[in-house]
Amino acid sequence: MKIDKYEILSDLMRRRGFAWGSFEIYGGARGFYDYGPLGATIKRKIERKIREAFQREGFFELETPDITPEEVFIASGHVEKFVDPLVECTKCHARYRADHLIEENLDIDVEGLSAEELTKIIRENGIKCPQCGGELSDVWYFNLMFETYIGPYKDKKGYLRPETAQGIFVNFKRLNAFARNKLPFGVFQIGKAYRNEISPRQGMIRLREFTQAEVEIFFNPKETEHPHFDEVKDEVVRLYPIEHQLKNLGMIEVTLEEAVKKGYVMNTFFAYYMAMVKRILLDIGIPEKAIRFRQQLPEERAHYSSDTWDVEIYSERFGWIECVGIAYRGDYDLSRHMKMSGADLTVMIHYDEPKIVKKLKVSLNMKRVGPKLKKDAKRINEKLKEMSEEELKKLIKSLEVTGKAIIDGYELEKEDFIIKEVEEKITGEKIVPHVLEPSFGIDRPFYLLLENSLTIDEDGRIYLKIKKDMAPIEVAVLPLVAKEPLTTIAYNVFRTLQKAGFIAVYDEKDTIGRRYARYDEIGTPYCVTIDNQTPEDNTVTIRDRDTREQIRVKIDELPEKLKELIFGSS
RNA sequence: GCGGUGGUAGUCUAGCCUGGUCUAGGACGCCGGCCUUCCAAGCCGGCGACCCGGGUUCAAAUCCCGGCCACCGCACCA
Repeated sequence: MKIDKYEILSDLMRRRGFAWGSFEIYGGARGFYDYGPLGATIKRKIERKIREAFQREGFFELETPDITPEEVFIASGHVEKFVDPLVECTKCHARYRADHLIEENLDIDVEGLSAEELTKIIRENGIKCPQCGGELSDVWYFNLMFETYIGPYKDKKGYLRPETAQGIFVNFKRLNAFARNKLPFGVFQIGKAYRNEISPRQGMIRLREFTQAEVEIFFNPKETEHPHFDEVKDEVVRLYPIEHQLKNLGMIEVTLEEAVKKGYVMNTFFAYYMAMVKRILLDIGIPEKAIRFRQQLPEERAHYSSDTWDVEIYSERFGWIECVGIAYRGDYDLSRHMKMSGADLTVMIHYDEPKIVKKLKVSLNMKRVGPKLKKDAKRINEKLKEMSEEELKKLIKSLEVTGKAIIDGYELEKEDFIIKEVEEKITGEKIVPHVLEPSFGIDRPFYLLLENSLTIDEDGRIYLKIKKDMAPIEVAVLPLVAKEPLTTIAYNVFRTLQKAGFIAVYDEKDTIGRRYARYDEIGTPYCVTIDNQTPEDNTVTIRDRDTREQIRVKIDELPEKLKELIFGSS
């Protein structure tokens, strides 16, 4: 019989203080999870690894509110697109996605249609409930965002953010100034996001409130070679491209260099961050064999993305689970916010050498036309300024041929204009940066780290073989028996380790074997045991969680030795 | 959301069908003590539960209804 790891793990998580369903004493609430003392520690360690990795890339951290005024999500497209059109059978009350139902029945694409239009199509084509043949209700849109109101008068609508990303986009102007107008630069935010999932399931895999670490990398779309790609080009990754999914060709293993050359991945800029994400997951302690990159099919991509690779982690229980999405968002978000807010979210790109271009400059000879046009003169002059090269040429031609031109109802003569050809020095252009977004879920990797770490020996020992530096208790200090002088010495050793920065515990209760088991179960990598020899020569033993082997070291050298064992490069 | 199954201390569970000696039993755990010199030993004492609400009944952990939560299947998963 196969042991159900999920059962053992969720029991362990509850019992030993890792994580459990929220609001237990009131019956619970679906889609919400609490992190206990050990779980919260691990979660913070995961966040820390991600934070430090991006800080090492020179990226900036940002923190913005969870509650967001609705304009932001109108601009981002979430109000319109982050929705599912639903219908309900009036007879058996089964619910369906209206768009899917229509697509199945009529084989037409109804993407982007309004609820009224979808309802009309259902009525006109007599689509009925596929279960019982009953009449269907009108279509309504269900938005997955939690709504709220800002202030006391319910006049200002807001939403709990469904992604942390928008907090970064709306701050682009300041961030760009902080980056001193130099692309590329990256900004990340670690925080909560909220989605009112229709049906959360599978433990912590689909939550209504969850933690994300989202990174927005702003770059010039003309510069898609990553300067440090060489550092990662030989990294082998497991890819599952769109074509391989459609034709059932299975996964491939290639170096990132090949992946770009063969066109699986769009460019080295994208590939570089794939490598980075993979390294972070490895650093967290996800086994390499449990990591793959799957390219999202066009129909599963979010509204803002034109290409997305999911980084999936394997779960014995749930199969491959999306844990990180690396999305190419193009200039979608910045352009939308520019339009909606009127802010200038462009970046000046300086050319290597200024370009000299000849340009026609046409303006009114104010001395002549001023008295004639009076206050309209200024307006017409502005109009000339906005004319394109082509329109100006047309105007000049008209003046040369007929001697006159009509602008805004005024007939003007050649002498009314000053026509000059000037040389203009153009030092650069304004562009809307493109965005590459690695977006980490934190809760899913947390669960998958535990699941992948849970180990059951042949002799039935159940322990958490979590990567040593990720353990929530890093070292347990144990007197072999609860007797003096061992207890006092042990307590002092424990206190020393705490002061040296370790997450340590002191424990004298129960037999030594039992205590070892207790700390193995929660993944404590080392137990330091104070035994009879300790009072004689000031040495203690360090027991390894995985091998159960012990080494003996001097107390003075203990902190250094443990640091090396737990955090040392291995 | 729909359908199925279930919900008893921190955990696993007995009891439920056939309502009443259930003051709800056990094991593990946890706390205190004794003992114990290296991998879940032993002894003594203690802690701790019928998911929530309503109904039926003289009497409900037990029967009925509703809710909540969990698991499975369907649907859903920007």
